Amino acid sequence: MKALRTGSKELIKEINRFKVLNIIRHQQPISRAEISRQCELGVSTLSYIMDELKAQNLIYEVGEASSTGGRKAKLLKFNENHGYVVSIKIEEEQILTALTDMEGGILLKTYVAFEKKESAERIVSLIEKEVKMIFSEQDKDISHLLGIGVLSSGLVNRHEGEIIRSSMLEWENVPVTSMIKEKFPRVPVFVDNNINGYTLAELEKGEGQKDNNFLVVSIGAGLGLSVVIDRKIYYGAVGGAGEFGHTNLVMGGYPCHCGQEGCLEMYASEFYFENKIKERLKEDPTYEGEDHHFSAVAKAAEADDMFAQSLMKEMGTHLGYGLRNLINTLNPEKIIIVGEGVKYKHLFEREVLAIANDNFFEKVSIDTDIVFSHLKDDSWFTGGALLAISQLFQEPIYEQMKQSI
Amino acid sequence: MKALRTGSKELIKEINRFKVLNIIRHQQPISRAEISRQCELGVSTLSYIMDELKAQNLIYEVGEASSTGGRKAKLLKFNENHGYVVSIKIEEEQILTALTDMEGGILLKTYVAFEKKESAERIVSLIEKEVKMIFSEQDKDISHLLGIGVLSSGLVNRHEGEIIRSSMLEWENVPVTSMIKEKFPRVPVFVDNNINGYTLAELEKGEGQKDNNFLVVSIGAGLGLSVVIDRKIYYGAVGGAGEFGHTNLVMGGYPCHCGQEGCLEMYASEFYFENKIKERLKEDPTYEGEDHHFSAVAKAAEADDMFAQSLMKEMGTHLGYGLRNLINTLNPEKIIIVGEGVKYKHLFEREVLAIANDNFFEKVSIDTDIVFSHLKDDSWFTGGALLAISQLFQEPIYEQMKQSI
DNA sequence: AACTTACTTCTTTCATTGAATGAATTAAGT
DNA sequence: ACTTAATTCATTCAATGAAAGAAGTAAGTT
Repeated sequence: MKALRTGSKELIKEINRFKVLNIIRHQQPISRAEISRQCELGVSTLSYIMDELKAQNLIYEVGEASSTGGRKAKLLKFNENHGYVVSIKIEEEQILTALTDMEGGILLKTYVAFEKKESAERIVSLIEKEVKMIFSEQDKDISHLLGIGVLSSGLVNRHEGEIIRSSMLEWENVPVTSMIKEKFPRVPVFVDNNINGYTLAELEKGEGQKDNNFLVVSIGAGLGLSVVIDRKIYYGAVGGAGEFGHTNLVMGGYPCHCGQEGCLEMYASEFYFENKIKERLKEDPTYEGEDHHFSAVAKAAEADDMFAQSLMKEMGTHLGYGLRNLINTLNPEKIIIVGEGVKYKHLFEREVLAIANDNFFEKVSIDTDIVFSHLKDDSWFTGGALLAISQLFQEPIYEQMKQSI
Repeated sequence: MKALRTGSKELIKEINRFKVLNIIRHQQPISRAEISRQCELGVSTLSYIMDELKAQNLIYEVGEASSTGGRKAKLLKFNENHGYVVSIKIEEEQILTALTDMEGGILLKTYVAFEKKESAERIVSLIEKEVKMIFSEQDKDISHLLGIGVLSSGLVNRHEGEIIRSSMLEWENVPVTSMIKEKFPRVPVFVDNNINGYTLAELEKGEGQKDNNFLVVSIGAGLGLSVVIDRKIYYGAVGGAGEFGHTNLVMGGYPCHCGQEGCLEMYASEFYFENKIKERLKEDPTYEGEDHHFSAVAKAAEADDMFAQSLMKEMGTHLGYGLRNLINTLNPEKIIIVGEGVKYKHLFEREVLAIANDNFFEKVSIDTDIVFSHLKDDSWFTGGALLAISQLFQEPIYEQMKQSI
């Protein structure tokens, strides 16, 4: 367990620098006086802190606020161009890369394709090339690269920076962080799985801006879960948030690719369509089968295909049970639904809510918000960048690797 | 959300005092030099800190360690008699009270009976009388009472100090903390539900001493869950850890007292015995029925009653599914099973483990320990006391009510 | 309209505080 | 002679708060 750091002058200095910086980052533009009201620091102290932050190019002054009865306040802004962050998403056959500023604003997007099931070494060297190319082509100084955030599917141990297992990539126990760090020795590298990355985007720019305890559930080809506690993402024993998709929904139900039976993922994702279509093909000689992908089933449902409509609705009901169990187990304030399925929410939203809202806490008048994400597809990049950014600006109160900005 | 405190000289002082005190509490007896090695504090600083802690009667010196090649070290101990804590457990028809020292060591136990469904006011006044009586009878100074920990069943908001709902007591939204505080104005009061209290005992004295992330599941009349993350108990939106017993096991299964259907609690606790016995009474005219309590069913099973044996085993299987879902969702390092059912574990242990160990993480070679508690019944008292003690000695890094010791 | 006076708000300056620190010292052993 | 433990003391440095300075508003006076 990470122990608290011992108190010292450096500690209070760092705490206060980061605290002020985070207030500026989240409430810019803002004056010294306003900051002083929010945190218990005298304006005098703030003047010194500002001088330092300005000298480090982390903030700058922009004009003045209109007077509120006295001298006008000078406004401070976070310098989002203080450095760059690279956000990387490893998919099945391509690497998506984005260059962002220090606020997660996307400056540039690229991708490289690769053959399925490439080795980790090869992928890392592709990443290296890609990142170096971006900096040279854009004529930017790579020494201003302050962090790299990597998102991947599968089971990821973010503390160790390892991909424990990704069936998509067929990787096991790959120390991605250290492999990338070898190529960029001075740059802090962070790895996490997709859904946790997306969750960071929800935290900073989406539905989670005002909530401290919530869950993010992704629906699409599979089922993902991210747990946010006190505005921090929860990691279990090995770092994975958990494998909610592989909780049991039906005792002795459809066999799952994970080796268990009756997993929720078999009933509340694309797999359900696949399972049911197979089943019907066996039973119904007149049935010709159809594409089991979300988009195809949704299209059929929209075209009044009764079978597709029932698939969607049943999937929604199952998801509802999954969400209800999450609510009853963890009592979150809110659940945010994200992923490909969100596009087709009109086909199953009612069913999800009917079951999920009928939970234990609702019976004692405690409502749990269930909402669908409003973020755009770009948010994967934002999330990857925030993976690095949020760590870089974290108040360093725990003993650990110190990372200088 | 609780914000981090702003750095100041007082903060570093408090952090270090508590850090040192907690090292002594957990590793006593210990020398200054050894503490210096463990936390990043110079021995000189420690000398000053020790003087202060000694002056406050929080620690004392006891003899010397044997030499390790030089001057012998003076050993320091935590003064567990520095004050008293009262631990209270509210049950259906009685209040159990214990007086403990500052280590949670039980000095005295008492109980008062009351009529079922008493009002909260009446119970609180009973508590007041009881506590004052203990101090006067034992001839102890009540000003040395440093904390009160209260455990109750039901949904408890520990942050607000409220019992949101207890069906056992038929209470709703009772602000227990403030009600007790009125009677003992200077004493910090903490409320939580039973299982979280027990979990504290496991953390400090039981199976959780070396684990940072684990779950505690209680089985008995009902089903309880407590989630420990980074050695802290997790609280959801309203403060309750969650209502794991009311997650769905069987779609459209037995109706539950909570209003839902097919809740795990109906299948993996005494309720299952009750349900099955009722069912058999209807179906089987020769069957005479039996007591559905854990002890009775266990006794019958031990006397080779096949039906009772199957009840136990099936209950175990269901519990296994519940645990498997918890493992897959939260990926804990360990699950500790506590409660009345532990006494009869030989009747269902195999079934629980067979299902629970067949989880997602086990398939990628990540084992989850499943153990049965070894603590004694007394541990409720220890837990209640630790509720207060652990808060009193927490490093005060978050903005909040300051509580002086 | 120009000027004065009183008041507010924001920022900077500077001497003071106090907790940690590290070097030196003392103490007590092998 | 060498180790290890504990204490003492001058030093350091981040925060602090009082005071001064800067720059505005509001209202009355000339």
